[in-house]
Amino acid sequence: MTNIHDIARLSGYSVSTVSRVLNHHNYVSAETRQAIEQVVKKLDYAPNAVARDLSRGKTFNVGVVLPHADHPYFTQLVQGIMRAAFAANYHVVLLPSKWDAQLEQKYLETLRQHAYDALIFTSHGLPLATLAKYQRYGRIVICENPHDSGLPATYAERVATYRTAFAHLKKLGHTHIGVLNSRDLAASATTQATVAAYEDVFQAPLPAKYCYTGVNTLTDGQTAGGYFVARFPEVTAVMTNGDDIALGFRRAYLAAQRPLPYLIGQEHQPSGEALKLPTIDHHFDLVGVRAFQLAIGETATNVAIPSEFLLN
Amino acid sequence: MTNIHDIARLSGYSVSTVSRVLNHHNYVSAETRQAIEQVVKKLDYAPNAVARDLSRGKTFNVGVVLPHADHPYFTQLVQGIMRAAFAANYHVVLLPSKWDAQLEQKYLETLRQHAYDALIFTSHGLPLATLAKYQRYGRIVICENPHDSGLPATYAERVATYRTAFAHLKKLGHTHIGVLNSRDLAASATTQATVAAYEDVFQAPLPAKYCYTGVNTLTDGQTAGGYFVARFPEVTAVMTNGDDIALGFRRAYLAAQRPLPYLIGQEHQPSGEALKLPTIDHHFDLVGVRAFQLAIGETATNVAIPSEFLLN
DNA sequence: GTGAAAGCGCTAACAG
DNA sequence: CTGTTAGCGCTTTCAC
Repeated sequence: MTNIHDIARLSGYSVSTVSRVLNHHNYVSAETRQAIEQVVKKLDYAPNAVARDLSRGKTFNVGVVLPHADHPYFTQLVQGIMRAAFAANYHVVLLPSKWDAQLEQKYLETLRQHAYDALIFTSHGLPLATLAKYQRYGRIVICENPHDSGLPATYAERVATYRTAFAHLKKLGHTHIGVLNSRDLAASATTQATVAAYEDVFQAPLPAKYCYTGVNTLTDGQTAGGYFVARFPEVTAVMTNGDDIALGFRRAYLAAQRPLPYLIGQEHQPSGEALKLPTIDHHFDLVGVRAFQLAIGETATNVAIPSEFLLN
Repeated sequence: MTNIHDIARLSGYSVSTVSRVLNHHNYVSAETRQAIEQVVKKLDYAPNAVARDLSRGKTFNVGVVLPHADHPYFTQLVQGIMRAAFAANYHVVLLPSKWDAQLEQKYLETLRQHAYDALIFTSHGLPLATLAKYQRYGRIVICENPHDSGLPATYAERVATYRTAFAHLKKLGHTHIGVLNSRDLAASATTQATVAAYEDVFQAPLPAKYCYTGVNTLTDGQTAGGYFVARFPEVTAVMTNGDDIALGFRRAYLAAQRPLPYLIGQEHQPSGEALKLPTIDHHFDLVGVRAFQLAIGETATNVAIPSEFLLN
């Protein structure tokens, strides 16, 4: 492995001068530069990125913690993060978590070890308070309402849009409504937002049995559909947590040859359009862009991105 | 910033002993270990990951070059890569390229600078010969047939399945068939595979006007649909390069109130199921897994993953 | 303009 | 079982 000292020795100049021409720093005489560049080329030399990072005390890496990569929430978010990171010459490292607290803790530790300049949690299993503690080791951004955690955050402004959606259902005369979510009420801010919006609109608690969680994929949606079709014929509308998921949900009703409930999707996916489902577009790519900006920026301002309810 | 020397000094032991404790290496007496761990805890010390990488001459990072993140080919591939990388304790760094040769060159240079242990090209703008040259700086894996480039590769075995699909169209009596692809015939191995399969089955060249390229998104599909609906009423079937894209294509015909051609999708997406479209599942996640294994493995064996034609 | 030297923080061969 | 020491390869301050 050839290094900067070799270049220095062979060119007859010092390492610092070599470093300067490598980094286009300060003034270096034209001939010195040429001589050095010649040796660089001859030895096929390339500076070592890790050594550089070490010396500079900065990696230009941001870690993105994500539960799984196959949900549109995450792909859209990652997309936005990548776009912004690219523009700022940062690199994006994907950190799969499955909401596993131990894993998340491990990622926090790697931040502490300066493997990344910042960490973005697209979602999290660990309590916010725990994340907050690690802020002293590097910037940590979350993608949900930070409440009083003090963490920098961007997130889709969900409640208002959920209200619009539920109001739509109410206007259509639906009174028994199912709700599908990814995680338990206790664990998930999104689930909480959905339920809160429901209760705002209907001025009544959402029956627990209508609040079905653990749904992440199309297949999960189908399972959920099986649950509802077998148990709750009175449910005439369902707020699903994804167009693809709504598609799965629908499958179960088709299989059972029962009339379809009125379905609302989310994420504005092609499958939703195909079925002409009303949906919610949360503009997660934008959330991603802002999340990244918070990750490297100085400002700690929180940003809520408005989402929209769409009748396909 | 507290470092390993501080720990050594304060604990009264040497850096190497501290290092051993930190890495659970060799034998260290229980009391020594305890004493050191105490100091570590007291100073809230964490070893620096970059320094460690430098010292070890290895980063455990693999870079994944991808044209864009919003196509199922790439999301599925990345998914597989992540799964395998996670299992092997590697990190995945996403490198957006848009098939830009200069950018790709830059990524090759970063490999040369030892920023990554390996690079996976999910697709590429640069000629394979150029990629091949950089192999001396680290492992480079491609996700298409390597032909005589000598590059390690995994890829979906497309031609056979495309043949099956075209044979299906032939059996249905279609004679004028459109084909949608992402990139030019000259640039893309996938496009070449599609055309080759067509010609195998129909024993005739695919008319150039029926070979439409530049299609990556649903919206592109719609544009393509507009092109075909306005120009080629004789086309009764179209081989699209994605279920979502087929959906976009379909839009144009619906808007024009013209009878829909028979559409074949790809990637086995929910939208395809919603429309009951025949589709091709290339099992890209598996391709991703194997690509990663090639990236860190010793074997240079190429692996073709069979794909399947599905009648939804 | 250029160079010497002190870091950056850790690992591992070697010696005891 | 523990310590010494020589790297890993680059950046940057401070002199001249």
